[in-house]
Amino acid sequence: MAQAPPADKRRLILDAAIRVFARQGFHATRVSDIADEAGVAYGLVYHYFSSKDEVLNELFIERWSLLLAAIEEADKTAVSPREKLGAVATFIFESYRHDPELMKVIIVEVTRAANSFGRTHLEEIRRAYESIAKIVADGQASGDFRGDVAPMFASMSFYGAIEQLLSGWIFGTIPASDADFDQARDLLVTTICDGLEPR
Amino acid sequence: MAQAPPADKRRLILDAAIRVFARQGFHATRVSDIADEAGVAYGLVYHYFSSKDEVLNELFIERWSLLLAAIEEADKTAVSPREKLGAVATFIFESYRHDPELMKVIIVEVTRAANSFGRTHLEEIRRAYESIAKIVADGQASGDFRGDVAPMFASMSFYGAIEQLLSGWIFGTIPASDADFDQARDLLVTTICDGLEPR
DNA sequence: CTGCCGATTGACTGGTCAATCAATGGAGGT
DNA sequence: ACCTCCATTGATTGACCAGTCAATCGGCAG
Repeated sequence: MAQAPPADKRRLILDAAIRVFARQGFHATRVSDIADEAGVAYGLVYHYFSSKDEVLNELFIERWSLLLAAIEEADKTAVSPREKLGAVATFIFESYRHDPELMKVIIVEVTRAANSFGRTHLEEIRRAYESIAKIVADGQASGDFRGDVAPMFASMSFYGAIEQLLSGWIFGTIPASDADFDQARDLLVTTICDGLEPR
Repeated sequence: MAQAPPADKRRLILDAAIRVFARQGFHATRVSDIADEAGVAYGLVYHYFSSKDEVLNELFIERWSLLLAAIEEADKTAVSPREKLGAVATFIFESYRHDPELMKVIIVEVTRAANSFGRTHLEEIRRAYESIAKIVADGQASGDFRGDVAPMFASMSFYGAIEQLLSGWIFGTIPASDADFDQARDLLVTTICDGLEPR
């Protein structure tokens, strides 16, 4: 018997968790909140996940691996370093535009929660910085970028700037219209790349 | 009887809290940890502060007002926008060099925990962004900076880049020697300002 | 029809802490 | 000596919640 819609409860729980985590924050949500939001019994969460932490874990890994892949892809596909960084920035901004709640959870609860939760994922997070640093280093080797900037510094500044802008949208510090997204991405890439060019 | 050292217990508790928060993170520290670290009875913490939150609150406000003052000062004192931004970056980096534990707490537990806790302080945090944005806007008016970058975007990128570098040091993602601090500050300011200049 | 097994349920337990509060101490004033 | 005031103490309480588990459900194979 093909259960047409197996009503994938696991997925249901993950999606509910995104909403609840985004709304209340990880610490403030009880496992029962997730279960309620998913319309599922309390215990079922523990059937699919070993702990509340693992739910967040899963969400992070799922998403972060996409980012890592996107950076690799940008590095392989695009030609100039400027285009590569542009592609990376675009991917991140688009991720936010496409699913703001998930991105909010990733950023607020993991990336920036380097104490509590992100501790566990420092390694994966660092891998992203390093991939971006590689793009910068290649740009320096080809003469597109000046050589006196440590690639890792440039990478972290670049990523930090992006994350700060996303945070601004997440918390309503700065307005978030479609035009703003595009403008922000263009300006960010232009400014940083211009700053990285040889004088 | 002049109690030569009034052994300001309130201060003692605050300083102890910095150490414990930095070591374990806000959520993981129990009020008794703070009391133990300060060598003081549990209840005394509640004599001076109405809650565990208020301890963190106090630390943040104390420090953030210094940052706001430093930005104002930089805006008044320095001449070129580049020097102004340089002074701001210097102040933040020096704050970290001078008291890494406090800065770790401020950044990790408040600025970046904009959900749970920082919510309360969004307004103060925003004020810092706006002051920096003003520096950028003035730089545009004087023709030092290009006019097509929204000052608030530039400000948040600038601050985000700084914060990310600090986080790198805090979590050991990037090495932290005195030379690194100075190099990072110079490169950051140079890169960002070059990127903000008219082409 | 029957038995098996994984999915699903939700009441319950155990442990953790934030916050309270009644008691104690000791400095200064009268 | 005595009193008042406030700092200080730390045991206790009350709430909260993650994680457990025994019971039930329901599809399917034999």
